[in-house]
Amino acid sequence: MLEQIVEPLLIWYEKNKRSLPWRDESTPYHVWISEIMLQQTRVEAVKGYYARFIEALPEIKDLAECPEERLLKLWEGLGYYNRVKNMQKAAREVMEFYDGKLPADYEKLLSLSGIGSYTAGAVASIAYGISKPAVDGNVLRVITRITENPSDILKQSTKREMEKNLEKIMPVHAPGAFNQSLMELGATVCVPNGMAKCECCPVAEFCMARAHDTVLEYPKKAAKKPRKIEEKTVLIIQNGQEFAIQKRPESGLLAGLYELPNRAGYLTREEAIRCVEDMKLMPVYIKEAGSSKHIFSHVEWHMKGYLIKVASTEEKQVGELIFADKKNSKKKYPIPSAFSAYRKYIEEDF
DNA sequence: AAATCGGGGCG
DNA sequence: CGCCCAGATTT
Repeated sequence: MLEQIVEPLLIWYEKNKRSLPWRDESTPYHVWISEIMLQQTRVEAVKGYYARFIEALPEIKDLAECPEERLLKLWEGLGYYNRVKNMQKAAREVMEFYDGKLPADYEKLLSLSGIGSYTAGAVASIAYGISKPAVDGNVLRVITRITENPSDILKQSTKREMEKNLEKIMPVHAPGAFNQSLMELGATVCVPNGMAKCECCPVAEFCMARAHDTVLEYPKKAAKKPRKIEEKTVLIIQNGQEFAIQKRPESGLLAGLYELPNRAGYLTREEAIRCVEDMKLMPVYIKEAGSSKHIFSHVEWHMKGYLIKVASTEEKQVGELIFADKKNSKKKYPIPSAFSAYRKYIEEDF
C-alpha cells in the first residue's frame, strides 16, 4: 500500500527540490557535515555555518586535526555542542580505521561517534546510494499522516518501526532521492502545526489523514514535562579594558565553552561584592546590569547581572578567572548566547 | 524508557 | 509563550 507513494514522490522531488549548499557536491564528507548540523536545527540556520565550516576544514583530515577551541568557535551559536565534539572523534576514527574515508557501509557508519540511525541512513543513501531509510521528524510526520498511524513519534520504538517499514519500500535505484523527497515534503508541504499544504501534495490521494480530514491530529506526541528554572547572578567583572571569563566544565551543559562568572541564586549587592572579594579581587564599584532569561530545551536560566569594577591588577589569570581583552576576546573565546544580554558590557563600544 | 543537550524562528 | 526543527547519547 504505502509503496504507492514512491514514484510520485521521486517525480515531485526532482522537480521541486530546493537548491541547498550541500546538494551541490554530495561528497560523503559534505553530506555528513550537513546532516550533523541539521540535527534538530533548521535549514536556514545551517546554511551560513556550513559554508564557513567547509571552507575552514575542507577535508576529514582537517577536522580530525583541528584544535578544539577553534572547532567550538566554528560551532558557536549552533547549539548541541556535543555534536561537533563527537564529529571530531568520528573523524579521528575514520583517519585511523578507514583510511580517511567514511565507510560505505551502514553498520560501520552507525558505529562512528555522533552517527545514529538517521545520519547513518542519510550518509549511506545520499552519498553512497545504499538502500537504507533516514527517518527524521519530517519523515515521522509525513508517514504517520499518510497512514493515520497513532503511535507516539517521540518514542524510539515508533522510529524503529518506521525504519523497518520504510526499508521494505525503498527504491534501490534512488534511495538518497527517496529519503530526501520525504524530508523535503515534510519541510515544505506536509509542515507541522496545522499548516499542511495538502493542495500541493504529490501524494495527497494516498493520504488517509487527508481523506478523513484528520491531518491536524497527526503526528501524535506525548505531552512534555515543564522545564526546570534556575536563578543565577552574573558577574561582569571589569579590570580596566579587560573583563573576566571562565571556562565551563568539560561535560554537561555548554561543556567546554566560556562564560561570565556567575553564582546560583539572586545575590544582593553585598553578597556580590563579597563574592568578588573571595576571588582575591578588590571591588571598587558596583552597578546592577539588568535581568535576562535564556531558555534551553529542558531548563531555563533566569539571570540578574552586576557590573563590578575592580582595583587594577596586572594578572591575566586569577584562580579560575581569565582576564580577556575587550578587543580580541570575541574572536578567541566561544561564549554561548545564553550570556548575550550581558555581551554589550564586555565588548569594545561599551 | 527517560533525561540530557542549544538556539532561533514563527504563529 | 509554546512548538518545532534533516537527533544522538547517557543514565
